[in-house]
Amino acid sequence: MAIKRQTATVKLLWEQFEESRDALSVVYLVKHLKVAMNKSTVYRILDRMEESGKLHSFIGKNGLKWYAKCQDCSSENHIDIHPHFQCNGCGKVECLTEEIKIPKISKHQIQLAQVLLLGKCETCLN
Amino acid sequence: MAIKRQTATVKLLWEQFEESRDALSVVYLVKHLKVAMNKSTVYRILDRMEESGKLHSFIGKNGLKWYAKCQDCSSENHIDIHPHFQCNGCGKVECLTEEIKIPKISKHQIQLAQVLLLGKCETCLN
DNA sequence: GTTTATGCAAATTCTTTGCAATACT
DNA sequence: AGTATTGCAAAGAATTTGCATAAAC
Repeated sequence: MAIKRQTATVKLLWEQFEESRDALSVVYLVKHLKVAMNKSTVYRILDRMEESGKLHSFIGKNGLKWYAKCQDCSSENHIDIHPHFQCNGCGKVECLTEEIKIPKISKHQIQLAQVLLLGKCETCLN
Repeated sequence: MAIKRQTATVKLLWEQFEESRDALSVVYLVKHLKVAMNKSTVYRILDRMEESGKLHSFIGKNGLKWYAKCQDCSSENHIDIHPHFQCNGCGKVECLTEEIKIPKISKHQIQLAQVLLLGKCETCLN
């Protein structure tokens, strides 16, 4: 179900995504939010924001789910072909803007492509 | 730790990967093997095969971990830039041979790229 | 005979669900 | 008032770990 009511928790969570270009996980959010928030609630709100087309999600390196603000996506047409970067050192996840070309795969009908680049971020390189 | 002893379980598991081009998950293996096998054992053997450079792993659509036989990888230099395909219908995962071009990302040092294509396989299309 | 590998049970981690209480509009 | 949303506790699912036993070399 999509977002229908602007509750305090919905507003607070949305601010987190507006404030950073990084992707955020439920685990990160419940740990770092100033206001204590129930984890089930966070799971449900992020799901609804995704359904509403305000966030997109993807799976990071240890199977953890990450959400990020959609920059250039409309709710009908998600452009999820931009790559995501995750640092092998600190685990931080970032949306990149570079375009990825997906080759035509003969036998299958492709609906979505997820590209995850793993490496070291600037901070962890030093 | 890498594989050191050729036990019966190690041989049986390796056969599974030799017999199919598809990627396999622990969940799938413990459910479908003819011989009952402890799941912790399977987790540990697949980990060791990966360390030995015989398998590579990646995360599928629901955060589930998949393993597949390395075709053109050497143990020092994994070519994991080939895409993986997962069917949104039946969940089946396949290694594709098409090459993917990864764009240069200015600020980060990229060590590995994972490309997951989601769609419908031939069977599930009909 | 040493060392690696296995099986079992329990613990961890992430995510989902049921249901009664609460807050929007 | 009526319905969406929340909190809590419990359930699920995948993966990891500790430890005693068994199997490989």
